[in-house]
Amino acid sequence: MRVTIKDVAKKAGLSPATVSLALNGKGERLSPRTVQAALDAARELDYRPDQNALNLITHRSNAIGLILPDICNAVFARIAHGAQERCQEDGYHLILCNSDGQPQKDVEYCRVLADRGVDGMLLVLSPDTGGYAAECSREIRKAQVPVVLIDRESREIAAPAVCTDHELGALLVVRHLLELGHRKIGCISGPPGVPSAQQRMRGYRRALWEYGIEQETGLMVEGDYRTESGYWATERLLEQGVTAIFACNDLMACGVYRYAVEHGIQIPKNLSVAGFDDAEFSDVLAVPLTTVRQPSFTLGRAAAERLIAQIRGETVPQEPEVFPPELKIRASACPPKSV
Amino acid sequence: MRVTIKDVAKKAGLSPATVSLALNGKGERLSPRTVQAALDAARELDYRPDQNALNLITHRSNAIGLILPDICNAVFARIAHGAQERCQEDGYHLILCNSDGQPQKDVEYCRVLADRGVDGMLLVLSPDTGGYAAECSREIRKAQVPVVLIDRESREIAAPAVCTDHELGALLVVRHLLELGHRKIGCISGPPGVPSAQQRMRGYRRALWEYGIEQETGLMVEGDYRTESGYWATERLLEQGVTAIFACNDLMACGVYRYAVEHGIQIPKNLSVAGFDDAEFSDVLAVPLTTVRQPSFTLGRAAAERLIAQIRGETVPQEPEVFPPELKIRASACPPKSV
DNA sequence: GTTGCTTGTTAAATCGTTTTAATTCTGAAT
DNA sequence: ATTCAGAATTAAAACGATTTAACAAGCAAC
Repeated sequence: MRVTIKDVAKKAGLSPATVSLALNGKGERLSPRTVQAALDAARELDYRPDQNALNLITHRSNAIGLILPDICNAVFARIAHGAQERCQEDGYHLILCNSDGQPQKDVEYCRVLADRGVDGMLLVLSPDTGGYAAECSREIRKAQVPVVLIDRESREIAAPAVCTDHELGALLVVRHLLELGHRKIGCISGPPGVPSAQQRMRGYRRALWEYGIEQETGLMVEGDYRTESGYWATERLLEQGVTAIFACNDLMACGVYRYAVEHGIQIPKNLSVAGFDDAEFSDVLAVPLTTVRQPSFTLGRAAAERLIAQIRGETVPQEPEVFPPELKIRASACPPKSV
Repeated sequence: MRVTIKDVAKKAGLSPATVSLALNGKGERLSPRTVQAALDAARELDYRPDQNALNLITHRSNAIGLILPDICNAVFARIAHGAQERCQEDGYHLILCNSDGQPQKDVEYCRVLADRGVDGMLLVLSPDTGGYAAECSREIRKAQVPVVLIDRESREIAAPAVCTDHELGALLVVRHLLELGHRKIGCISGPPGVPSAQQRMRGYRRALWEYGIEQETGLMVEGDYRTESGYWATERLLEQGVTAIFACNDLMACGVYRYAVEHGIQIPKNLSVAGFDDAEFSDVLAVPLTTVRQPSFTLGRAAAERLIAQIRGETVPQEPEVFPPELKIRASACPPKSV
């Protein structure tokens, strides 16, 4: 059987109340002898308070929920890792929920976590929230549970957010290509509906604008964040005579690589390539990929940080906290041949 | 304020006890009118029972703990995903703990989770458990919490396990190379202390033995599961005149790729390569990697399955459940030139 | 008009803590 | 010998549910 505070009390010849006081450091009015007796008995029986009973009184669970679209995706895994580390520092536990990118599951998990009485929620919304964001918001408001949004703002959900500056990331990497001397730089975009993809495109365009280069629509090919789309986009971009390609994620950059290998095009000698994400594999490729590293781990930590502050009752700024990504210069981009 | 069962009772003009009975379908002795009134009131107030109070009575938390070395590693992420999916089906929540590969954290988390009153634990032990496995065992035994070990057995910890058949995986992939006609096959091993690495080596040797090929120690080079070691091992293996290389994980296979690119060796024309793990990047490489896919997702699901059975009080077989990995034939291996 | 049997409802105990207010005890002052 | 003030300890209420055993109320039977 479980050791309860009564067992400790009996062993120490005290009442449960006294033991509780002694064990929680509120024994300033107890005699030192008594405190010691309680401590000894507790240690001897290896007493640990029942968390459920404790939660019932304090109305806290010491648990934080994390909802994300796909734990197997490295970006989200890093966020989870960062959040977990920060939570642990304050004794919170992370309850992990995989929404599989289905927004209705976001809602479901919001409810389930609220029921469970989590002290707060970390929310990485599914790519197309559709009308479901409003429903999430309802659940959250009803449960009055603090929330921090990660990597995406939302008009519907009134909560602080921590975000990656995707535009800046794209800006940095395209600038890098420009500095190397490239002038005809192709871009493979992400799926049109996804906010992060749009921001990255904006960064690409802004970089060109900074250098006074006219934007040709032929140099912007739509992709879908998957390798295959990178492969075919490459064909079209090479027809336009590009000397460098910026793929809006690393997976599509792999498609570029594959096209290059199959067609005897050497990277970076004949074609410079840059990606976005710094996926697990990016610096492990035969030609390590120049890319942009999302500050995912930091994002996770920062989100947890803000959440914990909220739980403590501190007021946190409502404007999103934006983190800069980091340019990772590796071997896949060099000056164009003509330079 | 939170809506309690008292509020519902008051609204329905009933006692809390009656409402409880009605809401939990134990109202066979209640009049239909009463049950309906309770249901209506609960719905109107959107009443949800407090989980903490409920846990206190039932002595269950509906939570399952998952301890793993690194959530950012795809193999573990897939395990987590599988476990999470299975747990969700039975209404359990997964509490995620990252041990960072430090065995003392395994112990710490065992204790913390036990304190928290999880209904069961899923345990992917750190690579070198050292003496800490015994300590984990103590915590587990004291808390009397059901446990399932994942991907590793342990003499110290008496618990059912689910494992990957690493030996079979290596056997399959090396057989594949042999069937293609290779006879001089190099092998880059994992770190000597790690059980999975040893098993993979055993599979390699067994495949050669099946084909009556003598094992040359020069063809077995020690690696450490990292890309760099794959790179240097390749140099030594090529000196031995191998036509194919089996790297004990995909990361080291990437090292082989890099060496090949830098030295103008074409894969698979001049050198066949096979890996192990089916990492996220493996089929995205310019030359998609022939490798072995660990049944990680299945492992996670199966582990959760067994754990839930244990929690239900069913007796589960104590011998480990072993899952076969799957050979993924892709483009990095073909018949040797001489054939 | 008791007794006994259903049927429907609820008071009260329980789970393991914390916390507040009450209680007991000690010794000093009147 | 009372009274009183502080010091040390504890009884009891509370948290929000479930569950068991007890309680009314209605009705039939003797």
